[in-house]
Amino acid sequence: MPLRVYNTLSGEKETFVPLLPGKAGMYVCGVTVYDYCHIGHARANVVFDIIFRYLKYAGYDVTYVRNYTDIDDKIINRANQEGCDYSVISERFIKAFDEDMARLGLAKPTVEPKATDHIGGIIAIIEALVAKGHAYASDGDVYYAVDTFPEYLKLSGRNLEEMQAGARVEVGDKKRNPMDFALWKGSKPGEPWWESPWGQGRPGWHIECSAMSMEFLGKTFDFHGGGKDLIFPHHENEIAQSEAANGCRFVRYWLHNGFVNINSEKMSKSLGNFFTIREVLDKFDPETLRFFILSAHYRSPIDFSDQNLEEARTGLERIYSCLASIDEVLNRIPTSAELPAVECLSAIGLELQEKVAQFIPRFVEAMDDDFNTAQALGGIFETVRATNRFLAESKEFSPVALSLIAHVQHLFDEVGSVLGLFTLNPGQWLDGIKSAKADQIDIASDEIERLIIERTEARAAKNFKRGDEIRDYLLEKGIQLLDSAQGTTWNVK
RNA sequence: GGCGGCGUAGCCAAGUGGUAAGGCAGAGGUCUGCAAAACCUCUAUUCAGCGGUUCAAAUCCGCUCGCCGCCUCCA
Repeated sequence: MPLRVYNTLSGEKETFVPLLPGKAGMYVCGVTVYDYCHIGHARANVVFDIIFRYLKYAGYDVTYVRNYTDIDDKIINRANQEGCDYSVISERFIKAFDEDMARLGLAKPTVEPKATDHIGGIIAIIEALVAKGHAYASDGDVYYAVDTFPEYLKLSGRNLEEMQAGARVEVGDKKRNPMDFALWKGSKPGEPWWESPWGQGRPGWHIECSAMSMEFLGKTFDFHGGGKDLIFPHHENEIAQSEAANGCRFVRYWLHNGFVNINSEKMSKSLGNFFTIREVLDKFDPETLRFFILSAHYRSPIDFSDQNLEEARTGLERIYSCLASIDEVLNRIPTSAELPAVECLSAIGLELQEKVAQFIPRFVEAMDDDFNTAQALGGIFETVRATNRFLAESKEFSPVALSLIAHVQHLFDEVGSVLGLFTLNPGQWLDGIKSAKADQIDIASDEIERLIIERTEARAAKNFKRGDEIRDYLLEKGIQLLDSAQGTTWNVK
């Protein structure tokens, strides 16, 4: 089965045929660095991180470019507010972005260019557009003349006349057509500037992505991604710039992720209903957030709430608990031990073996279908259940059984490396969750341990009344006891 | 107003022509001194509603209702 991706340009799923066999070029619009990132940014970046990883997993030699837009009105505004140079702001939030992405466990893109390092390339494209009559200088600014590009709005499927009729577009005196957009803006006093054929100024929004993608991926490349809200005007304008300047197709497959909603409404700066990645990571661990994001298809909207995050965590705990059980068995039984010579599996063992055999094909099938991570997770859970079942019924483990569960462990590592999940030691991850929850409990862990010992002694003396008193007391405090043959452990409910 | 998307069990969520994955929550059972965890069983004759195409539709078409997004900075 070949990889199929939904292309915003055609509105259909298309089979991915790389421009160059065995290679894939991918450009994703990064952030304008003027503030901390919110969960919407987390989703976009996690989604494309997984697409990047999956393309590599599928055998492509991937060049992944994710830019920083480090010059922009919003950055300048913030610098003015704080009375500092614009670069103080951009550097601060580039650092913050890098920290956030590292905490989320994102793989580093191949290149992470900054707009301000590509002013030369930006000016070259604008000059080409002016020379070809697609752009015009006007009082220190340079604008793109949208009516010179007949295919304008082909990505968003809009109609130029109707949009102009909408009249919500600001008409600047400097523009010939209200829909024209700035390629270059003359600088006002006190603003950062670069020399250009049109005087001192700075690039408009949109042009930096045309310049940086061309620099690292060429005039035509495979994938271009971003949030749905970038379709218009940002990506539409990139197409107009790049295709008019280069005279060839810009992007072959356009990918757009859906929004993160709060109560079914888009999370956004202007609505003020956003949570920063940092705030969320104070309450939930990074893999829980990732798991939550992957539990829905990347193009669907996803509703963010504490309850949904908690549910995601419960689901992830189920998987990690299974992996911890596997570890426990594999660590308990040394390979040198004398093992039962049973060389055939029970019915449940055969069922697990079947799940194991189908595991990767099913994972690949789901991911090949427009990166359907939700479906992929379904297959993972089915394997978890089969594994739990097998572990529950097995009193002793034959070499065949041990190799089967070791195989499960290996498979989870394999898909985990694509999804960015299960990357931690299961026991450690579960301990981390436990201690994070324990912080919200008003009882110290050494007190819990003391009571467990007292209860164990009481139970050994058949004093179940005292034992149950302790258990109920702890339960009231939110502590759940788990008795097993190896002793009693505890969990925060 | 224009364009686009969505509506699947109590909740989250796959499924885009062949007879409803998975997770959470809930009920019963096995296990247990009793519990918890784990495991087993059950929980949508039906996919917003109404028509149509088809041997066959949650999936295609039309209409209606509801929700959301873009059209202005936005992941």
